[in-house]
Amino acid sequence: MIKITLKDGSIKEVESGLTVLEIAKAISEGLARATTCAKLDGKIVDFRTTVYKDASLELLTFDSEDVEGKKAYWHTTSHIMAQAIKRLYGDKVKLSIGPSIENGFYYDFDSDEIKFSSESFEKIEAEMNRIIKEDLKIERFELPRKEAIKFCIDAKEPYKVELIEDLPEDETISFYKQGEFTDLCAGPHLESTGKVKVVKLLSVSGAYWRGDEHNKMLQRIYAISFPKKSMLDDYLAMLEDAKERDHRKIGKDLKLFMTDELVGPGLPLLLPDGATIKDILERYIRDKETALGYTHVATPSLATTNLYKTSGHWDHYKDDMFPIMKMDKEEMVLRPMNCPHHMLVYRNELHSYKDLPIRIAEIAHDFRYEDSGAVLGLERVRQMTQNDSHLFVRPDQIKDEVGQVLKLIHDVYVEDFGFPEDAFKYRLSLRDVNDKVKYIDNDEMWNTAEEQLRQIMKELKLDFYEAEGEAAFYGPKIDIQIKTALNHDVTIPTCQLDFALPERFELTYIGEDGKEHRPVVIHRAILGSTERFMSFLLEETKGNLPLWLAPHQVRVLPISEKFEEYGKKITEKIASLGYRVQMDASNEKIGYRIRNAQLMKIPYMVVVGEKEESTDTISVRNRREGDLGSMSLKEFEKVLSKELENKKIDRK
RNA sequence: GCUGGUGUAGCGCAAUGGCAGCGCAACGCACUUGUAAUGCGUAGGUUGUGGGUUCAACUCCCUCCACCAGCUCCA
Repeated sequence: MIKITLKDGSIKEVESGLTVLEIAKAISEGLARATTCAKLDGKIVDFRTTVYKDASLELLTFDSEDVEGKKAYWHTTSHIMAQAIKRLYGDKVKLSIGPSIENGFYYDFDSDEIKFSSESFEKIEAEMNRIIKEDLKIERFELPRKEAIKFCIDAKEPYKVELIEDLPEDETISFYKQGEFTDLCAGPHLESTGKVKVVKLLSVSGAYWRGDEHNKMLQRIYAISFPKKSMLDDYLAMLEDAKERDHRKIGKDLKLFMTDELVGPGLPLLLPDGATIKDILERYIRDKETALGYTHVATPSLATTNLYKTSGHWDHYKDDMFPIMKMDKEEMVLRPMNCPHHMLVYRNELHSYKDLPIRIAEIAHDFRYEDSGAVLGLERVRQMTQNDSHLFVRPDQIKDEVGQVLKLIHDVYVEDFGFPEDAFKYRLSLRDVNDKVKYIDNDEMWNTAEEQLRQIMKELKLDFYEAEGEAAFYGPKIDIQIKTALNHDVTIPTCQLDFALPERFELTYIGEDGKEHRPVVIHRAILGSTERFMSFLLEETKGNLPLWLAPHQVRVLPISEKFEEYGKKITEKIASLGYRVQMDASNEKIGYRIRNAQLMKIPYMVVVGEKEESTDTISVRNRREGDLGSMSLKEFEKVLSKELENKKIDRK
């Protein structure tokens, strides 16, 4: 007999030599039925693992908390999908990989003959449901390397052969078999196909084999499954909500921005209301920076190619830049970033160690020739506005300055805007040690810089993860990653350490010893690009911008023509207080005009009619709370000014 | 850039080879309105672009463009 410690701390005695599944059944038949996979001594294992000695056991279920449990569930469903496709199309379709992802799973198929589309979904789903109904037992077996390769060759699955060949020599090679279908797989998997209840294929798209654009493009089918129909309905409702949050839809509905073929892709035109928001945001961050000792410069959006040859950007970046404008003697380019310009501003005069840190900032326009398939609304554009800054610091100031940048990011995002802290992830973006082409070849510099950033994050007790191959070519970064409504991971704020550009521009300061020293540069952006920040803001708020940012803050609605004069008087008074206010005296019923104001997400509506005019009051309606009743203009002013102070967003 | 899909009035959509339509918005008229849609009427189109097939093309084929999903990239 051996002792099994369960999650709740209780200990069960079971026979030695039972599988995890048998132990689960011995503990509770009901729990065993709900279980999707298990953690044995903290390690995810397959059900079929035999236990010979005392161990801790955690049975995972399909539950929002149990990520691993979901993974096993979805991974099994991906095998069911592959099996269904094999049944329907046989050897015409080759299998590659089919992992679980954050929401559901995908499977990549290769076929020159069969082209999947949403029209094939019904047929595939029907076959999957048949497999589920058959409740095929899922069995695991292992093969030595050579036999495993032979097995896949016999099965006419070339991608599987390649996968095995790339596995480390000592890796256990396991297969999972359900009915006539067998797939190379590390597991874990459910007990049988019948454990899966509801499946839904979501979309089909292309994906390069092994994520490499030089490889063949395979067909990827995304799908999801659940133990209950209602859970699928909830998930689909969530997808609908995400569509409602899409900043492109909000931007169109609220008339914030437009695009036109004649201007070009990735070049949105901000309409008056969108421009108002952008303007307020930029003023906000600029004032914040000024208060922290930043000085703002205004530098050109153009430069000669020599500037980028000097900075080193040319070799690393020229493919992402708009092509050269060639004149008689000059070669000009639109700038993709502001660093080189700011280096020159620093170099313009001699600096003492006492002057540092020097913080040069700019709300600058940058131009990047993004791939046509990558541009997206305001999220990925070809001309962007960066709230950029370069801090020129002494080596002994790095820690303090990076710390201050991180604090500023926290102040802006959490304290001011009130984004939930879990909306971001801190990413320490490191170089790819083996890639000496993309990253400046100077291991000592990299190791120092990377370690410094790592230490700062640890000291500030920030929860962060490290990502290799995400650094800038000149140095490591701390990126703040956010997930958009459409589930994209994007960087907004960033803080980068750079020992390379000061070298290339031969920047110096005079130290205490009277000699020349090399400053270090910290690149940082807080709102990132204003455009991307706006897209994030719109998706987080569903367009219900807080009062300070709302392009229209108040709309005055006279009940009828008779009260237009009074409405005009009220509008003028509110405008004189500095609020963005308009009157809608159009020839429509009050309900209709309120509806319009609601749809435009205007924070406050002021309704005036006979009652208000005779008592010199106004009737106030809030877009969230509805009718607030009547009050004097003075009282309304208090309501507005109080709300104006609060910059926090409302995510509902 | 790659794979697949989509493109019809300002917006959202219908019409699968045979007269290009609906709702909202716009405009006009009437109503003069009390907290999310008043009624009636009018106008609006080279069906993304260029070509082809056909007696006939929104519809079928090809080119290019844009957009959408994903991949690759990326602030």
